Amino acid sequence: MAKGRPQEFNNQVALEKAMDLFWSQGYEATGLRDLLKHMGIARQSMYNTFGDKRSLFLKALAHYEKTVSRRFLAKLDAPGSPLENIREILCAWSCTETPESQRGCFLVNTTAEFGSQDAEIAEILRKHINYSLEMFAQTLERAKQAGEISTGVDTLSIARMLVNTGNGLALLRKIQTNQDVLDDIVERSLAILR
Amino acid sequence: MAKGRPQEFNNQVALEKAMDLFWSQGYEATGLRDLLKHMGIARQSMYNTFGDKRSLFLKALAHYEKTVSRRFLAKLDAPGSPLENIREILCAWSCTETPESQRGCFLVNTTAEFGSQDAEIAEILRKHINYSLEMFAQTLERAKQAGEISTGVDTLSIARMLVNTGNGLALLRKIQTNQDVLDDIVERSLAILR
DNA sequence: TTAATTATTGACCATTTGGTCTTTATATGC
DNA sequence: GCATATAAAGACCAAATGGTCAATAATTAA
Repeated sequence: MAKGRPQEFNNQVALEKAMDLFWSQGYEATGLRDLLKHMGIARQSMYNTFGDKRSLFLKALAHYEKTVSRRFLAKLDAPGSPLENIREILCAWSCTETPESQRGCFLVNTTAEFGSQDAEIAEILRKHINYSLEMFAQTLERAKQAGEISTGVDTLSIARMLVNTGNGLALLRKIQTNQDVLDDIVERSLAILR
Repeated sequence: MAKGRPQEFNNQVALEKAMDLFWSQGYEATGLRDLLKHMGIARQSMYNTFGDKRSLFLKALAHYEKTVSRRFLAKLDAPGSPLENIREILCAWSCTETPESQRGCFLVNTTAEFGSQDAEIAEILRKHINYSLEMFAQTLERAKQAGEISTGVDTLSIARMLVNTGNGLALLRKIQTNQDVLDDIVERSLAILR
């Protein structure tokens, strides 16, 4: 059994609260006091459990990558039409309906805020891009086998283009609330597969 | 003649220095002391001339939009092949050669940092997107007339796609240093016009 | 020369920043 | 009970933040 006073909060729940705020506001704009209030824990508890502000951010970003973003991309593996799965992912990225959509994608926001300045942050960003590319490329391969797209298609190349389009959508969604414009970009991007 | 002690610095030069720093670091990460040191002016001079930090940022962003970004898009109007002009713009956006490329596009970075939170900032961002769309659409129209692309092409729709691709490239360039990957995205995006 | 006006300089300010330290509370093992 | 160990709570801290103020310098109009 664990000795000492038991921890009163759940690590993952607290981390997700932190993720929410960093996602909405970015690293620099988020103060420690705001953060702790939203996490519902005391200052010392944060330092005991997560290290410091930067470590917390790193863990929040990694958590987003693993749960929110990867879990989302898993839809590509859903049974049924691979091409339709790709369309659904792109449509979700272009969706402005939810008020949530205003905050965009945490990974995209962080790319803009940090770029390659912080090595550990940049590694998470690069790994995720590579993961996204693989997922898209694999899905396109399955679309080939299913006869949905021509066998002549360069899947890696198309994957790059679609992921880049997705990143653009995650950005554009933050200031462009006209759903039609975003949908048009999705359709136009998918049109190259026909 | 102007009364009082003459100003010792040039407004535009100082503004451009401020623009440089905001462009590289973003709004929140840039402190007033850093800013003033880079601008080479005293604190009070900044407050006299530009208002406050936010006003200075607004002016720096507007200056970037007007000079850097619009001047760059003007290349679309260059004599010669409209399609080739478009390719040159996209290639420049995807260029990782200069060390400068690490800071990406000031407008894209600001979209990620502020989104629609600040009405005045958002207006600059939206206006510039619309300007870019118009420029691309017009250039595509000229490409049509020159017989470079099919007359059936929906120029506005393609313009949206290409601008979105450009935004994606400005982001990706901050963490992806492999030039081939970015070039591939450019070629793949242009391929839809063939 | 003097008054008026504007710019520069840097001291100054309250507030906020990320981070530490001390105290108290709550658990386990003996 | 008592020693030990860990967590929680909040006082505390130096440094940095954006912003103001007062003193001085440089110019023009009279």
